[in-house]
This record gives sequence, structure tokens and C-alpha cells, in this order.
Amino acid sequence: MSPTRHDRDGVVDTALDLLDRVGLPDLSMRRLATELGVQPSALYWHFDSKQELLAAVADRILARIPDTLATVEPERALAAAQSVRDALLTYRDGAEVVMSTHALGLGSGRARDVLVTALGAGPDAEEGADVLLQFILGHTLLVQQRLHAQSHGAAADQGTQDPSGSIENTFDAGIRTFLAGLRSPAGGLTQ
Amino acid sequence: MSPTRHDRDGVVDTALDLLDRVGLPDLSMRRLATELGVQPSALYWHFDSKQELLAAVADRILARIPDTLATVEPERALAAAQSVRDALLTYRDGAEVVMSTHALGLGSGRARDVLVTALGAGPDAEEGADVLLQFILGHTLLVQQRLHAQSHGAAADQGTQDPSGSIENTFDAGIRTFLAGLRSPAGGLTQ
DNA sequence: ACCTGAACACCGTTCAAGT
DNA sequence: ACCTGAACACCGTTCAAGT
Repeated sequence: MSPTRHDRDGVVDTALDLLDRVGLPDLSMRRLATELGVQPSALYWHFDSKQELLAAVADRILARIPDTLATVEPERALAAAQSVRDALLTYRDGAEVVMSTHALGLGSGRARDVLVTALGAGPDAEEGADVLLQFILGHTLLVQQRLHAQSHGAAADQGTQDPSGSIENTFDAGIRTFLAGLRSPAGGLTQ
Repeated sequence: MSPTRHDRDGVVDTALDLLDRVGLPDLSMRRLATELGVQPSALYWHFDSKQELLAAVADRILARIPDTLATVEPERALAAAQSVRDALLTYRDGAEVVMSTHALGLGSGRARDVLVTALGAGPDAEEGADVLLQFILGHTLLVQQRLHAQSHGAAADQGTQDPSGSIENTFDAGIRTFLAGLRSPAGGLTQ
């Protein structure tokens, strides 16, 4: 009757669950180890570093993006952007985990791939996907950090311009405006 | 002959300098204290928390944005976006410091103010500034974390799609495309 | 007004050794 | 194949006390 033993996937399962319950700042290797009933050093048999663990977590978050979008243009690009954002919003601090993983060139790159596909085969697709992803990550990061601030007793709440979570409403408008610019005569990325 | 004594501004001076030399992950209260020739606890006479210190650092970074832009539309909005990005790029990890400060509703909000002004007095100005700021922060965060990865011996460099720093090139194109969408018949934020 | 000294409750990571 | 035990070099923050 050996005590708790785990594989990579099992560790990531628990990491995702812990992330959602306590947030990224409290997702430490030591706390994760405690959650698994194991010594902290045991985690380094499964992963070379915390960063590598977080990359695996990021991939799981992005795995929630559906890979086929039934919609046709021009709504397909918006639907793709929304599906990426929705995946990030599914777990607490999901945007931050995915952003740092993406920046380091780790992880699957699934978010970008879905956006490239949704934008079609045009020459602007790659660059357009990069721009969209930068906006999606920036937007969602702000939304999720705002959530984190509200729960920890928001100090100076006057800086937050308008009532209710109206930042969320800027998402569709932002994506739509960018897409309109892509198609406008004065617009396009490679002019 | 009393040993080193400081005021708030002097501490922020050193914090900015240290940030630029070692990056945000290594900007600890303890290291900053050592740099100042002082005990860590001394910093808590000047600031209630590390977060408050970082808010003061963020304000100094944003103070580099010129408050009057001589340019007229339609180039004024682009110039404003560039001036915000340039301020963030002036210090290592500037985008991350400003993003977390902005998300918590701390700091001056100067970046957003400049963008609102540059977009004119229209009803879309506030919402447009929010969208622009989300893109600018997302873009610059990615650029700066990429820089940080390169210096620390980039592990999996295949994930980084194209050679040279071509992400930087997406900035102007992204801003221009969004602005074109704002003015296009199919575009505008409040449709 | 500004700082020290000591403590509390934490971090990520390494490495020999165990089963 | 997977984990323990112990150590190393760190964190942010508090609080009584000093000058």
C-alpha cells in the first residue's frame, strides 16, 4: 500500500484545480506538493522547472478552444477571438499563464493557430492573428487582474472609470473595429 | 554623520534604476533595501506595501509621455499610442509594472488620459482609448517578456515564428488598422 | 522623520539517497 | 519510475524599539 504516486498528467490536473481555487500568486510548487501529499522536490522529477509546469497548464487551458468553427466569414474571426478569450476566462489567471508561456515560446501555440485559420489563407492572416492575440491577452489580463483586485478588498476604486464590469463590453467592439479596419480601403496590415 | 537617509522620491529613483538593471522578478524589497544601504523594514516607513511602491514606479514611467502632441488627426492617435508604448519600453519590464498598477486602479491613469485626448471629444474616445490601451499593454508585455527570455538563454526558440524582432513591426500596423476600423462605415465602436 | 533588529511564514531548486 | 530529507539562498511584512 504505497502512498500517493503521480504522473505528469495527474500533477497538471491538480495544478489546474489549485490555480482556479487560489490564483496564480498562491500557486507555489510547495503548495502544489502539499495538495498532492508529496514533498516539493518530488515535482522536479516530473518537471524541470515551475515554468515548464506552467506551460503544461497553459496547454490544458488552450485545449478548451474548439478546433472547428462552423461559422463563416465575417463572423468566423470574431467567433475565434471569443473562443480564445473564453478559454482564458475558464480558469483563474488563465491569461497570465498563457501570456508568459506564449512569450517564452513554450506551449503549443494553439491560440495563435486558431486565429490564423479563422482569418483565412490571406497574407495578412499571420500578422492579423498576432495583433488579435496581443489584444485578446491584454484585454483578458486586465479583466482577470481586476477580478483579483475586487476580491482582495479594492482599495482605490475611484480609478476604475465606469460602474459594473464595462471593460468586458469593449471586447467585441474592439475585435469588430479591428476587423472592419482590415477590410476597409484605408486599412489592411501590409499597406 | 548619520548614515543613509531617504525620502519617497529617492527610494523610487533607486527602484527605477534597479528595475532597469535587474528586471521585475529580481526587484525585491530586500534587494532594493540593500541597494539603499538600509534594512528591508525601513521601506515600510515610505510605502505601505510593495504594490504601492510599484504604483509610484509606474507613475514615473508614464511621466515620460509628452502631454502635448503637435500632430493633427489622423496621425495624432497613432502618435499618442506610440508615445505610450515608448514610455513603457524605456524601462525594463515597464509594461508589466504599468499593467498591474492600471488593473488595480492605482496610479495616475496618465496613459489612458493621453489616449482619450488624442482620440478627440467624440463619444467613442473613452471606449477607443480602453481598447487601444489593452492592445498597447498586451503588445509591449509580449515584446518585453520576449527580451527577457532571449537574455536568459532562449530554450525552445522554434516557437518564435519569424526571424528578427518582427513582433515590434506589428505595432503600427495594428494601431492603424484599428483606427481605420473606427472611421470605416462598417466600423465604429458604438454600432 | 526615518531607521534597526528580530522574527514569522513563506518561496524555487538541488541532490544524495531511498523503494 | 517516483519519492524523501535536508539543505541553500532567497521572499514580503510586522512590530517594538532606537535616534
